[in-house]
Amino acid sequence: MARLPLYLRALGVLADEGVSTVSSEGLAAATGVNSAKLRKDLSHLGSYGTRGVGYDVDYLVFQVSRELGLTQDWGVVIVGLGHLGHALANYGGFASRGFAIKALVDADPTIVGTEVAGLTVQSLDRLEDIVSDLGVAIGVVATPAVAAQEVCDRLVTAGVSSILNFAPSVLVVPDHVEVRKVDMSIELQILAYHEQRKLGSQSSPADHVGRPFAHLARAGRR
Amino acid sequence: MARLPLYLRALGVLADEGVSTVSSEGLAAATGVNSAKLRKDLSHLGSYGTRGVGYDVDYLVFQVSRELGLTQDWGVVIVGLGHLGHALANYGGFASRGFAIKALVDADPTIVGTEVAGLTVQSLDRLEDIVSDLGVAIGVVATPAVAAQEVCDRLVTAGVSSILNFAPSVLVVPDHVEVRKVDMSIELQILAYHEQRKLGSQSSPADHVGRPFAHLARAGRR
DNA sequence: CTCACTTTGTGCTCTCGTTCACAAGCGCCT
DNA sequence: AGGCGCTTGTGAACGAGAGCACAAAGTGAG
Repeated sequence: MARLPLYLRALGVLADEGVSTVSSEGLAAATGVNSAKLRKDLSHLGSYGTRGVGYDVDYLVFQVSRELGLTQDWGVVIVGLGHLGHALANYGGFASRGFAIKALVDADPTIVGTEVAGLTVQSLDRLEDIVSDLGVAIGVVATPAVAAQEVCDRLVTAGVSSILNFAPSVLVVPDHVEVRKVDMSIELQILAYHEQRKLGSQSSPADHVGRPFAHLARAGRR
Repeated sequence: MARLPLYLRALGVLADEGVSTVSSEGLAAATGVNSAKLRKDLSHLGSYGTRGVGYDVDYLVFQVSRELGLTQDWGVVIVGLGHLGHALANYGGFASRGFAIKALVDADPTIVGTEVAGLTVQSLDRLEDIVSDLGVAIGVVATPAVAAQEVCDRLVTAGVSSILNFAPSVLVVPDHVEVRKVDMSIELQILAYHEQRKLGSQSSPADHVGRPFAHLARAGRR
């Protein structure tokens, strides 16, 4: 389930606070999830709760981590070291969850050779060697959209079986490869949509002339 | 619908290629969506297709943009200019979609006053003034987790009604405020989950001793 | 030991979104 | 002008997920 990482994060906070036991109600409140849904999620990993008491925090952290596959380390390679790649390389949330950034790769010769977050950026030419030599299972694509598919193909060919895509493009991959995408622009547009719906009841607010589509108002068929 | 931005992006690419007409099948292929689902999505905005022909690309771009509220500009403020905030401020995908980054804000005095992506970073103290003076509707939270809720509260109080949260924490907001979250660590964990399921059929691969939960293997109740 | 209280685990219902399949509509070719 | 092939729009079946509500199970006090 996609909610397990959320639970794990909340459990980590509770553990840091020294809480040893938590009820489904309490954990649900901390994660913004319905308590019945949470219990059902947890019951899918086994019966790890105690009726009348709740869940042991440390034990549940272990079980959820095991289910998610975080009890082993996963090698990660980041391709593309623009601003976003930099941010990802420096993000501490990866290492603390069992993800080891093994290599950084970029196509730009002026970036190759520089040091980022303690690693030397390597050339895109060596991508295949890096993946196979370091046993990397997960590839992070933080390139411009035009390069994303090619980088993705090469990662897959080299043996990577999971890809996290930050480029605004749809990646096509073989069935055995998992892709997840993060697109900040899409999230913002969804917010704009809801924002507009809120304003929708009011009179249409100052329709900007000069916006790119003004000329298409009704005819516009080529 | 949350898929409209995806369609819009694909339509933009088609328009750039000079394609004037596209079928639901074609657009579905470009976005990785079922064609019936796509047609149903588009039919919710009205009958903008022509049977036997397809959809006029430019006209559909306009209609989708209007539905999403992208025919007007939205003011955005980014709070927190660590690596991620930098990346967001420099990301071109925002401005091209009608999102105008109006201000950058940080709490760190050593960052305040520096220039990022053509804007001068301002002090967190001035957050309320900035939001009301510049008419900002959308706030982006790119702070550490501990600061996220407080920043969020202040944004809401100042009048922001949509929040995009990059911090790894659950934000609680009043009902009229929309929150969307982006958590890269969670995405990676989901990949790890699937990765493990693939390996699951094989014999358990070298269970690392020394991982933080090894001691909890079975007893571990406090 | 028993009883009252708490909290888990789960059967059932209901709602929402997805998908199939096809009728209606449009353009092109003859 | 008429028919043929293509594509949209949508009714209907299907399936997955969410939430309610309750039985089962454990704790602790008397």
